[in-house]
Amino acid sequence: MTEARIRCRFAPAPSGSLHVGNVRSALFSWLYARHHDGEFVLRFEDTDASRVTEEAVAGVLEDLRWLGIDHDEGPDIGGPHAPYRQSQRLDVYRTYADQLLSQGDAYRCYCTSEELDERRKAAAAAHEAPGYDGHCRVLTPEQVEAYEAQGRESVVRFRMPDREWVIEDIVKGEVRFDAGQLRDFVLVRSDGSALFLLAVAVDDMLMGITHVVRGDDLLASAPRNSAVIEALKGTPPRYAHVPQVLGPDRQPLSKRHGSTSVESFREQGFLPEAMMNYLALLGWSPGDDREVLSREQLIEAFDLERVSSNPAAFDTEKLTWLNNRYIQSLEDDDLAARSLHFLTEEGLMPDPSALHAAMPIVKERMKTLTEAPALLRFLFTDDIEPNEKAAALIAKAPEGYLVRVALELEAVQSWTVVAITAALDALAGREEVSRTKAFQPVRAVVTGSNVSPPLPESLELLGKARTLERLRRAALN
RNA sequence: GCCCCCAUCGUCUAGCGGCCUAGGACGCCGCCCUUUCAAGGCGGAAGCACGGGUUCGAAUCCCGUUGGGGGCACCA
Repeated sequence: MTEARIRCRFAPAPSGSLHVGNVRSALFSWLYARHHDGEFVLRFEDTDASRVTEEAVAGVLEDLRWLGIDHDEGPDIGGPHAPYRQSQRLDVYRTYADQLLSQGDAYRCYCTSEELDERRKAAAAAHEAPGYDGHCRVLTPEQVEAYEAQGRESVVRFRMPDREWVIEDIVKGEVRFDAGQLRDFVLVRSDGSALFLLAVAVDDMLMGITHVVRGDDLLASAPRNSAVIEALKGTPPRYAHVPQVLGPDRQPLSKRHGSTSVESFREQGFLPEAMMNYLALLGWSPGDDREVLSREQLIEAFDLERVSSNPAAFDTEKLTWLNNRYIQSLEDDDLAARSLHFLTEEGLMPDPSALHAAMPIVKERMKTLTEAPALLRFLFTDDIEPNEKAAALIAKAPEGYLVRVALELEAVQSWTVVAITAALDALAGREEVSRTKAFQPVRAVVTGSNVSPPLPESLELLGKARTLERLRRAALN
């Protein structure tokens, strides 16, 4: 007995950088495919060609690439079921629409949108189930002729079998739709172009998709998708409808919540590893107490059965925590390479080896890569202007203290953390002040801030000459 | 209005009838470490929406209520 290979897909409408809710659906779909050693297909649902731009298409591709969600077939790499853009498959849909029409599973509907609107309102007023009322379901040849003679345009409408539909959803369980609840819907616009409901069904069938993982806002279209595929003599896929991702206000994530696109998280200095790990944990858990899981571990542990059926709120705090964990675990050269972009953005031009050397003292305090400039600025520019708190610390320092620090440090022979610490401590002892009091003014002068990486380590990296230069210049003021 | 989905600490979750005086994580609070900030260690506060059943026994099963959310397009 040969179980067919699992094939999952992600089929976004390319309308900009993906938002985290969409990406999570993609991630679950991808994880499921990878876990089962199946295939993952990327397809663009761009039948609404009006608003689709090439930039949006490129953006989606880039988001997925960045996250490490790779596909086996797709618009950019082709595959046995190409093309993978619905806008390029219009003739395919037309063929199947014709088949449905000739089989009697679809019919031409001549109702105008005004007429539909009116009847919908009437139905609502009468407390009846909404949806198409079946007006054109059984038109006599004479009626059809009359409509055609009037020059009315027509759409192709699917004849939804009037029976109960049951979806065995992997995350929602058994979902029933009573007979009469699902009405006839439009497959082809009056201009001849296919609609989502036709395109999805045809594509999922033709592309051999076995499992559809998507947002639960599409739950009600599952029986419609299945009905079309059945009418076409295909086998409907299994469905897994994952709940929406909510914002902090527990409303479904939307533009209203500001920057929720993958691109914006990337710009905010989040690592793709952290992003993937966090998203996977949103609505799913491995069942044990693990929280930090690598891509491989996620693939190994993932199971759609364990996806929660209740909506989850996006929590940037936890993402940030995870991000720091991943930053801490990066190799120095890797962290340096990833930080570089954010440093140059701030006009800093770090020397590669100096940057590499600085990683150990910043990695455990860097929550996001965007914090790299603030943490490392003092190393890569000599244009240091003390901030307000630093200025206050300098002002509070004992008379002539900075000069004495400079003298003390000038005497240090080997410029190492140990020697620097010893010198600073010796001075503190003579001045009879705590380390805090002794270190803070120096920190303020050298880094321009009251907060910085450990002082001796910072001074070692800065070098003796630059350290003394800063102390002396400050002492003059 | 009609249909569907959902309901465990503030948040993400474990729990699939007895192991639960409900476990973990983020966040929060306290202590320790400590040159600042972090990181790290230790400890703490914090939850089964409500009401009925079923059962010897319910966070777990059933029904209802309430509260959220979604769908009902010639959008996807």
